[in-house]
Amino acid sequence: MADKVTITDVARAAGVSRQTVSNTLNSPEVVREETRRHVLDVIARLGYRANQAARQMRTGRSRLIAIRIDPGGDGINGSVLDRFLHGLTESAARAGYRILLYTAHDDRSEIATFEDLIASYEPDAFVLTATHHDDLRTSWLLERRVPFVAFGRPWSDLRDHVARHPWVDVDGAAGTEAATRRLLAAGHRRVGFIGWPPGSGVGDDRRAGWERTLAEHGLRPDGLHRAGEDGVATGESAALDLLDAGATALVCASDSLALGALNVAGPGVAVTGFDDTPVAGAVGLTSVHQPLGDAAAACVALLTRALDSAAPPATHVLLPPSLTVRRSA
Amino acid sequence: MADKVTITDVARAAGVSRQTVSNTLNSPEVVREETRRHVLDVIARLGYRANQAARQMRTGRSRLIAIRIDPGGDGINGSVLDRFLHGLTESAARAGYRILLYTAHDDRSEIATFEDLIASYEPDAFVLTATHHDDLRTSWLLERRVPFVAFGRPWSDLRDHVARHPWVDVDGAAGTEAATRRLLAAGHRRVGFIGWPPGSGVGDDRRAGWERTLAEHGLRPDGLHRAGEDGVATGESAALDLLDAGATALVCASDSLALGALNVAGPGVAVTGFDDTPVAGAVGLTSVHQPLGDAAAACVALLTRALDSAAPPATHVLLPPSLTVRRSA
DNA sequence: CCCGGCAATTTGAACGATCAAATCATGCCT
DNA sequence: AGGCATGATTTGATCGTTCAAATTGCCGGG
Repeated sequence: MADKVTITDVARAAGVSRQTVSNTLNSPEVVREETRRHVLDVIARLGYRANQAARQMRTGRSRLIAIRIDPGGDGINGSVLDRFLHGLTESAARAGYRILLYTAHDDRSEIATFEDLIASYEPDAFVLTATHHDDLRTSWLLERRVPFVAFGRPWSDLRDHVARHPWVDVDGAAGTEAATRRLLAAGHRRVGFIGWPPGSGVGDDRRAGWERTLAEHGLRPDGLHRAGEDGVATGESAALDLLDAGATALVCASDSLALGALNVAGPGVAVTGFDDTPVAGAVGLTSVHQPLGDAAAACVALLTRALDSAAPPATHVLLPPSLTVRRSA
Repeated sequence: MADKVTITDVARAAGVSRQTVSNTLNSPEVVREETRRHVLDVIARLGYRANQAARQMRTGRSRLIAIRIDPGGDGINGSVLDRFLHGLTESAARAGYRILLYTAHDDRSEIATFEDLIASYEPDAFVLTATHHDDLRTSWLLERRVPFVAFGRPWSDLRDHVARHPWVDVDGAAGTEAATRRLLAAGHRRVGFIGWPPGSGVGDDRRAGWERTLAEHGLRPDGLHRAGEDGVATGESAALDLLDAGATALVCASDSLALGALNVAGPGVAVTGFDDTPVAGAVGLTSVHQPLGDAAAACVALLTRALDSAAPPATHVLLPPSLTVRRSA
């Protein structure tokens, strides 16, 4: 490792004081134009970079954003977080932040990790994923005034929380609406929906998009809806069931379910999935695509805004998904 | 955020000096048993945790391990890195380290990121993924004596590099060997292989396992091998080709290829994939499973050993994969 | 000619931890 | 009883940066 270049080295080489070098970088407006240029020259020549630990000690800012990484996931949907994480790392880097990972099994252990991280690494903010009903994490963070943004709407206490903390989400209902609309436009009249048991915010939202679109077209959803645990098996059985009930097209809450449906559906049956995972591309499944890169960028934007201004206005961003059309529908 | 507890707070509360508190944590053997217990008590009571930035300034150790995160990936295999990353985060945490992410487009920009990170965050080590022929990164890191471990063997200059830096890898040849063996045991005699164009270390390795297993059984590989870019399309065309050539079973270098093969193969044809991605589980594809959690743990083990001892002995770990058997073979 | 005011720059202190060296306490040996 | 090794604890210095206050240089006005 090359010897590190400190701010004192730069100061000496440029014939100015430490503070002037610091000012050139952090408050350029107070430094005389000529000096500023000279110092920047020397900085470039020596390849100086401010040491983060030292800066952090003085300013209290680590320029670190922490996020939990989940195990590969139940399956097909695993890669969603992966893509989000990549986008987050890129957007954060552009804003001068780095991403720190941690794991946790449940809310409780995640909160323990919060305490640990905050005391030792002092991340400037957290990004929460997989928010759910009665999320202990959000209230814990809010109480302690730790900056954070949730990727996923707060599903409980909507009235209270909607304005309490920043969040970014993809409009699932709009996604299933687009899918349903497309099927109706293709002439289908009995469009079924395969989802998850009621109670999960995300699942209910996706179902709502399908249901309201049917309603808009004067169609009734009765008997065209099945639910079960996420997975190919559920998709298969639910699809068989719905086809029996006369469905000619199926909107699914996930690619896993859609893949199952695809397995048992004849060639005439249209199937759409959700998440546009790699599998969808592989098997030619039309699927709702989430703009994960944009979502990540929005998260970083909200965080930097909150970190820069003293009074962080809780804001939210709801992004529209798009429909990636393939052979299946 | 609760007021932070510093080592001085603990010292005051315990009626000892800063250094004694520091010693209780870092060199317990020099502290009298009674004092040690008392101090630990106070530490627990106040919830003290050493501030990482301050420690880093003095010791030069950040307890950070940096790794690149790739974009979701070309497709189905994307989740491999995801699972590895999760394992890495867990193993690292157990060893007292955290994972820092970064992105890069190519070797050159990754090296630029090395410089940036080393100067600012000072990660203690790097984990390299997707090592390839003539990898610029390894030589750069070796020259500067930056500790790192590669997940993936160094494919170029094997003689030189094999002992030059630590690496962890999964024995791809052993994986295809197991798959091939199983097919032969089931009575197949014409077992084909679908892989990638020669030149990629990983691909050549996987093919070698298939080829040597045929040889062991006195069978010739001639005409039973096809190659192309990774993807479902390649899998389909190559499979059609090989079935024409009389193959009754197919070993594939990836799940993407295998999925393609599965699309065109009749029910009697056995197909095996590689990586055991979620898709494999979803479509019932027998696939070679990489022990990614173990690989991650091995990486952390090698790194901590290198970081703890002054003379880092370059070591390597080659892990055996397992075969996850499903309907397809 | 001196002084106030302002812009530009420098100096000293501090963040919280650990290292290295100094101090204090204790018991043992001669 | 005094010296000395050994163990336990404390003190001072330091890592690299930024904040806050002090200093310097310069100009114009009274």
